[in-house]
Amino acid sequence: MNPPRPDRWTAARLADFYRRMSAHYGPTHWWPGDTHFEIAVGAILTQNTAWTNVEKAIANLKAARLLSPKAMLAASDDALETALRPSGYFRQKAKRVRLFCEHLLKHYGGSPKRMSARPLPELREELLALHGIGPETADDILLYACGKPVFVVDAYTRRILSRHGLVEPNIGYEPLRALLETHVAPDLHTYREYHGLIVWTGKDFCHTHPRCEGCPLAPTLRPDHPLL
DNA sequence: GACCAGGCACATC
DNA sequence: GATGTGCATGGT
Repeated sequence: MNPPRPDRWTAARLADFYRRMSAHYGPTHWWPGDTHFEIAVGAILTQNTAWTNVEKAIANLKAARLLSPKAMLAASDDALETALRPSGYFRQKAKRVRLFCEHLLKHYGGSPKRMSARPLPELREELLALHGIGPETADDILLYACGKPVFVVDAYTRRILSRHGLVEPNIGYEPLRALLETHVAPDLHTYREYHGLIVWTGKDFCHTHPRCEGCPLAPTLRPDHPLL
């Protein structure tokens, strides 16, 4: 897919969004997690699920001492599913998390750090080839667990940028990622914070039924914008 | 009680 | 290629 031609208006717009959200929230330190493995597991568990529910599941995993690749593979279906229950889709997610563990153990001795030594494009393809890991989950893992500068796109990203007129609401994942990576200079810290800020802004203000009062990005909408 | 949440795979046309 | 559906819990 051809990257879009860079334009200064889009770059300036995206830089302004970042400044505004950053001024409103300060550092998000997103993504939370004690280990790279925990972050990767969280990325799978948060698929179409509120983060508060993921936190409960991760706490369960820790309490049951299941938060390692070997422990997850050794656990019974019932033990793993019971721990994951609060995060929803728990049968699917138990399978997906296990598949990821198998891959990690087989190819990297269970070490996300060793996995991270692979070059970005190959590693991304490798993750996408795993059943249950789509583009957003792969990019969460790459950015936050592996330290690769990929811009994570999620529902909030698409919603915010389309409501602000930068893209069409139905833009695909890869075109949107290409747009962002073309107009925001690749930097690990910036990409991590930018996504964290989008998540926080999205949770607070950017629902399916929009509520823009108090949103740090509201002032960037034109005064006659339908959301205002 | 309805609606929603940071997806993904699969079936069907 | 586009569109629809199942998966499941917990908060508002």
